Amino acid sequence: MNEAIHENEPLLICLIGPTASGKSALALQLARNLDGEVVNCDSMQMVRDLEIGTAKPGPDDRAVCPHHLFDLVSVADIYSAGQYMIQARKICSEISSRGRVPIVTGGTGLYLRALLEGMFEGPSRSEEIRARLKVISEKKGTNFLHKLLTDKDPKSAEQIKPTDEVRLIRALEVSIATGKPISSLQGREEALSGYRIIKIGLNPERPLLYDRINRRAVLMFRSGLISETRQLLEKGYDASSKGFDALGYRYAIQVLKGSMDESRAIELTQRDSRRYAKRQMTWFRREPDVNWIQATGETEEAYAAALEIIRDF
RNA sequence: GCCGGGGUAGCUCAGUUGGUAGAGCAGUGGACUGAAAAUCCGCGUGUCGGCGGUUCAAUUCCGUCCCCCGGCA
Repeated sequence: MNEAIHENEPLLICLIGPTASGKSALALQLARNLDGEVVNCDSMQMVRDLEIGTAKPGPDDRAVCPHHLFDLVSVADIYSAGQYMIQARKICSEISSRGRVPIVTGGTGLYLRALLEGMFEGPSRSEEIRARLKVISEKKGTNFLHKLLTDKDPKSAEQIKPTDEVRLIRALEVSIATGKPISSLQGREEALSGYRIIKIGLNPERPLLYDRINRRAVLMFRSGLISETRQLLEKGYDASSKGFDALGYRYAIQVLKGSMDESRAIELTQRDSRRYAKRQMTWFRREPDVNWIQATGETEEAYAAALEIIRDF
């Protein structure tokens, strides 16, 4: 690769880390200092009307610099990594062409991969096919789906556990829609190019992170998560809507129905968030070329470390 | 003080008619290609409250002491 050309490429910063590690705070600091604009990479902060439970940046934060890819879909919508790839690439390119720096911030590892590494050429989800597969799964079990897949695509059947319904359905869906095994389509993804990509990861000590998660959950309930949820239900959103998968909302719904008390809801939200943070780290540990900072994002220490990483790049 | 119930994994508890023990939860490691805050898979040695006794063998039986929870005084 030619060094001179490389130097001319625009900067793209990715800020990753588990939930409650302080990504948004650090993103703002960097945006201020670098003429940056925040690009959301969090599947749940893309959902409109989900504010408290998703720890979404508020009006004050958004006044600091432009924020993109927030509030794109409704609670009832189903979004996808493929759509994210297209929208995020477009936004990043627009930001760069304005001479500013995209700061991709968020905890959804799959979306980041979609943006950076691309997706395979394949069909997007088909509700009809999936409905059919769902019926089969309910009638005959996921083991049967796995048998079907072994037939059509032995290679991916080997990689997908017979209990993993989500992935079995996707693989079968692709094979039904295209007549080709999903494994034959994968491996030719088009990675994002034309940027100098800097990945910065926040990884505070686990006990500290868990403490922050626990406190934040209490705060979310105190500051109105339940009434936010009630308003959404009153607007007519079904309790089974996809958006309510955001941590905390399912328990808030139970509190509203009277089938759970608030302290239990807080406890379970804390637990789920801790487990989520752990899963996020499992994913991000495999992410190549991440510059890790062992601190939370709003600290002076993290900010200084991030600036140094960017300067030394 | 007396009468019950109990002390076993970080927590809640099961169990061994005597052969040194296992569930759930918590925790932890991992997988992940258009639902991803989703979905899925691994991982269980701990003076079985202390000390004595009986026994080839005690967490289990006996004695004693300590602690917790009820009830009665």
